[in-house]
Amino acid sequence: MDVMNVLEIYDKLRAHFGRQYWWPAETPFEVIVGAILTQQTAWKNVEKAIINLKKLDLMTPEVIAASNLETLEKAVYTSGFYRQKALRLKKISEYLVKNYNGNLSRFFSRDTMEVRKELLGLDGVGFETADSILLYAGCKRIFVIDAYTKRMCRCMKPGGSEVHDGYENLRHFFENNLPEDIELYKEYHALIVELGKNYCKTKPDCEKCPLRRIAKL
DNA sequence: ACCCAGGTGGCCC
DNA sequence: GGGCCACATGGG
Repeated sequence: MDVMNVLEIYDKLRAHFGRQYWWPAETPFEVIVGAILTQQTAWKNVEKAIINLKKLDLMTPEVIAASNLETLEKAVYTSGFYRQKALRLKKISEYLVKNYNGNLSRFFSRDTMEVRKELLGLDGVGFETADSILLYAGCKRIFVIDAYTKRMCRCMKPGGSEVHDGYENLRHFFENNLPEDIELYKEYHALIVELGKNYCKTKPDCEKCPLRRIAKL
């Protein structure tokens, strides 16, 4: 099989799955909330939690920072890990209020890597969550790597067989081999997740991985 | 009765 | 730097 590059894989996925319209959120802060809640959790369960939060008017840093922890826990209950997640949302909200007056535009309007470092310092924010927030809430040109992306790369070996491992290596690989197009970054990550949801329940055995079939369409 | 889901942090070596 | 484990609900 010919070596496929990352852009070719994108085109195949885009043609197969169509447009994904990520991230479904009304505000940048809602992206942050969703990014925490969706960790190791199906989005369907997160949606319920987000509806609860909105019903309680708990969708700004100010109100979450000032809210009662038990109320928050009940609201996000369906998203799993609800105690951790409630606490983390509260701590992140307090941080944003304290340092940026709850103003997300102010938070994002600095050097991207500076913002990234700051995000990574927050409890409950690792690489993937930080980068999702940068891309989808801050509109920064950062490629998000998740478990599906790693699996896809093991399978398809984009760019040849120099296998890419480790989060930062993989991120740089994608960023160095794609057009500098933020909308494409958003769509690509969404498509990879869609691919994983629909076709990659199997173990990552490369030879018979369904990913290959999609890619050849 | 399992397995997985749009991960992270703490601990161990 | 990698390999485990807890965190927890909901759907297949």
